[in-house]
Amino acid sequence: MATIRDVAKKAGVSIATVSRVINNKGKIKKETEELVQAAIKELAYTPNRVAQGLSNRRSYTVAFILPSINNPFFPEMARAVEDVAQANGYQVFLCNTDDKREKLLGYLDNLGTQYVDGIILNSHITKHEDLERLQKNNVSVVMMDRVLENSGTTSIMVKNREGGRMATQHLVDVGCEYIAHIGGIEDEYNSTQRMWGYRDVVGHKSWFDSSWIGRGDFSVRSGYQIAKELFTRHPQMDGIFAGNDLLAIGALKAAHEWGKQTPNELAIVGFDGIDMSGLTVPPITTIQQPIYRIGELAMTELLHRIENNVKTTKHYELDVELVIRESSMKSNKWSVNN
Amino acid sequence: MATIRDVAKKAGVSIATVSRVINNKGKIKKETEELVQAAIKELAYTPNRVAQGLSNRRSYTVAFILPSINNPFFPEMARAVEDVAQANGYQVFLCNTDDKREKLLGYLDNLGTQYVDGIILNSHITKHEDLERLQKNNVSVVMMDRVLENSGTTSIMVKNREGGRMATQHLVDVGCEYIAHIGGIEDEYNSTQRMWGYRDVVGHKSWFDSSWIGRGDFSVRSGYQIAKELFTRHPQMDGIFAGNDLLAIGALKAAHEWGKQTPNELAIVGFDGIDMSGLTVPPITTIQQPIYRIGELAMTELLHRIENNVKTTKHYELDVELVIRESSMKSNKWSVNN
DNA sequence: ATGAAAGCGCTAACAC
DNA sequence: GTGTTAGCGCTTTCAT
Repeated sequence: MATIRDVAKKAGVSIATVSRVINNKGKIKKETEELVQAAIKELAYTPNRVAQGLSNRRSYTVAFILPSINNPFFPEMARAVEDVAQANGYQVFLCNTDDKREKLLGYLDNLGTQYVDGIILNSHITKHEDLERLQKNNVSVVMMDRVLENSGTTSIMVKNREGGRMATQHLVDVGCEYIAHIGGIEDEYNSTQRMWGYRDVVGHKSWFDSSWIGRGDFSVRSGYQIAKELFTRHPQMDGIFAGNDLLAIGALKAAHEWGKQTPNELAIVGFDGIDMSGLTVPPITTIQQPIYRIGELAMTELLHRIENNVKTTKHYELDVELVIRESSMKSNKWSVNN
Repeated sequence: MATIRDVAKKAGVSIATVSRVINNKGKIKKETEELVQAAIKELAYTPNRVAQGLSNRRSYTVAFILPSINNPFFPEMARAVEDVAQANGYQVFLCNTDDKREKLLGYLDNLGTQYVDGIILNSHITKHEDLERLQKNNVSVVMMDRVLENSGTTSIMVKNREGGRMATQHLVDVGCEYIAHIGGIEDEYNSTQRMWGYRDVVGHKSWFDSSWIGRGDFSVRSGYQIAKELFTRHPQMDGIFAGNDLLAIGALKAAHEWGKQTPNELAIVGFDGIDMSGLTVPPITTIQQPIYRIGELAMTELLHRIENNVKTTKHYELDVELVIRESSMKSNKWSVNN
């Protein structure tokens, strides 16, 4: 591999000059520039990123830390993050934590000493101390799972509670009487907010008590299992608001096996709006998050923070939207088009 | 951030000594070692990866290049790759190419100058010249999409053609007469092999001609669309072998809309065995690839090549397995257990 | 406008 | 056993 020295020698200039033309810095005579460019081309020279990193203390690399790679929601978002990153000359490390603190710390440790320029953090197990550590290492952070005050980070969220309300209200509107909720992990903010949205709508009903709420781990399997438990516990149940689409898909499957017809006997609404939600049989009504937009915004904000050394924090709360599909179209025949 | 110099000063030793204890190299007196360890702990010192990389010409980082992050098949495999990597102190760059050569080249360029130690390459658009370039940069490669002779790389594949045969034969066995095929991208090896497996079984039938074969891009949407075309073209069709599970899911949806009952009027078989294949309504019969095993093997092989500087090449061809589910259980009532 | 040289944080001879 | 020192490939003062 050619080095900057080889280029300098071939062009008959100093390495400083080569560095200047590479980085477009300082003034250089047009002729020398051409000389250098020719040498670069001839040697197929590419600057060594590692050496640049060591010198610059930055790497043009950011990390996207996500809790699960098996929920399509994150890959869909990652695509947006990557698009923006790539358009700006950055690379993205995808780091999957599986919601395990040890994995998270492993990444954070490495990232900190790798001159990663920034991190998009989607991990509810992050602690204040972790953020402080990152700050010391001068890595910018954008959070996606919640707002951490005084963390010096920007955050991007959606209106989870409102979404939960919309979903549940929709079930009421289509005629459901007994509506259960399948939620995500206990101590996770988004998940909890969605549950509160649900409670906002049905919490005061006479039939309601906490046994109408099940909690899983945002997976299809989990949705399937909890739905089955709910069937047993509440045979009169005729609607389910699931905390995400995977849970909803699981519930759909459980209903099918249980012999409950969706939507007429059991209407189902999910949350997220992953591609798959519109592709199941029947397609699932869901609260659509602006998935691409979130990723795009996060990366844009991160770049902004990195390149302008911004320290002030912003907190976005994006809108969600009810997308009505077959899984909640009770006693009607609709044509599906999706 | 503390550097090796700070540690040396605090411990009252030279930086060489510190380096030795960090890397467990050479002999050191027990007491000095303890001194150094204490200093390290006190300063919360972590070696700077970039500097190590520059010095060692390696980074303990590997890249997993994949053609699509939206097909769960790859995330499922990535999980295995990560597991093995992490267990061995390596990090994994996930690089999504979307099957676009420009993206691939972008990654390859950077990776080459970043002292990435190895690459797991799943990208049928790779050319010989790309591999040669990597070899020059001394990065080990394991390929997953095909065998490239004289590339100096190891490859891991599954028995695609046999799988295609198994799937199609199964459809014949359950009583299908007119079986169509929805394949993946035209010039992709795996995809083409699966198609040949299909042709091995039905190619000689009197009704068969190439109009029974549709080709898409391995997505649900594509499966949906092609299935619809096939319905129009061949109303008598009673079985579909889809080149992957996403295509099968799309076909399932199309069948539902078209009013064809699965499996009795139209049996469907997929390929891959992603989680989702068992979670649809009805669950989909598929040719199960050893997904985790593939990722695990690829990473293990890669590490082997990296750490022992192996140049010899191996070519694995792993077995696949027919997993029978509801989507092909014609005129029977089965209990579903997934 | 260009070059010499120091330094980024670490490893690995080579000396003692 | 431990320290000194020369790189790894680049950027960036500071001279000229």
